[in-house]
Amino acid sequence: MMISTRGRYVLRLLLDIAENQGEGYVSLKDSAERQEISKKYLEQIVIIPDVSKMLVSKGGKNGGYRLARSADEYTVGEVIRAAEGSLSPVACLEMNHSPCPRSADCIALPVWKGLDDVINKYLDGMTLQDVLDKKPGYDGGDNYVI
Amino acid sequence: MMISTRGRYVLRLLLDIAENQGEGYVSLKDSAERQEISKKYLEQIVIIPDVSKMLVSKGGKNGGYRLARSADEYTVGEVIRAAEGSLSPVACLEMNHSPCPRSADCIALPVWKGLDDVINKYLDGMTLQDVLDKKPGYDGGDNYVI
DNA sequence: GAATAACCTACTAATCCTATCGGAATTGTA
DNA sequence: TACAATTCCGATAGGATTAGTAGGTTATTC
Repeated sequence: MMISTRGRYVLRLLLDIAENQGEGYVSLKDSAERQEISKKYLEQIVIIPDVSKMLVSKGGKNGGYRLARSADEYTVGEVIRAAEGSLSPVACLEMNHSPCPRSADCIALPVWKGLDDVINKYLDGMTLQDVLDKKPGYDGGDNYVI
Repeated sequence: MMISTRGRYVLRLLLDIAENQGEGYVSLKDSAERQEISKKYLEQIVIIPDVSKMLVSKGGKNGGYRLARSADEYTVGEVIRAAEGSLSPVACLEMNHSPCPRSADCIALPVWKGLDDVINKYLDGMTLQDVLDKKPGYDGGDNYVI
């Protein structure tokens, strides 16, 4: 499993904020209740640096979060990457991974590179707005019909 | 990261066996040396039930493993699934996972289903023989050229 | 019968996941 | 000014998983 609760929750959170922000802010308390996610855990996810950059926060009464940009300016891929750090399906493709000495003649490596490519193309090919609009195509095109 | 060393090693092992079996058997000792993987760890991977079904073993001198079928009869997807148990990118799509009560109105679910579909289509669209032949297309088509 | 190899059981250090807990700082309202 | 709601921050923790290591037993073959 590549995408943990951090990635799943952050996507649901941002979609929830997008749906509910209107002209104001959405509190984690409200989002947590609607999405049935621990508010305390969401607090922890939201302060991940790359995640917090995608949001504008405001403390105090009527405070909360809203999207820094509009929903069609975030791809699903960038949202999940922000929370997870990496979407690589294998360790040897991760940024921080020490370069594998066998990579030059590793016969399996192109398989992983291709997989990585397919995953990123899929997730970066859809925006938050597409998901909110339930645009077809974001599940491969066959299963979901508007 | 979705595919751990179990999945990565088992793919390399089966490719190594396919390349070296000829008319005989390939010992784990030889594979482990060629692939620079701990033999003891490979022993443990090879006894995973679904993995061992893909191989024929023979003890004693000149013993080892060979593929139960020919290399073009195994998709990469089925090999990795055998070692990993599941290729689901998220927990809520896994077989053994208790059904999520929110699945009916989870706005994110189609995203995961589509991702799962894309991943499985890619990995099941290529056989061990394709990888040995370095057929193009198994990395998305753009990066690898024969 | 000696060597080779698969087979089996147990253990472990490190890391990650999925939170929980308690409080401090900030902001708007009565 | 007091209060309530909210973000912000740091610590802790049980459980699972990962990636092996270690040591021994059994079966087969030359």
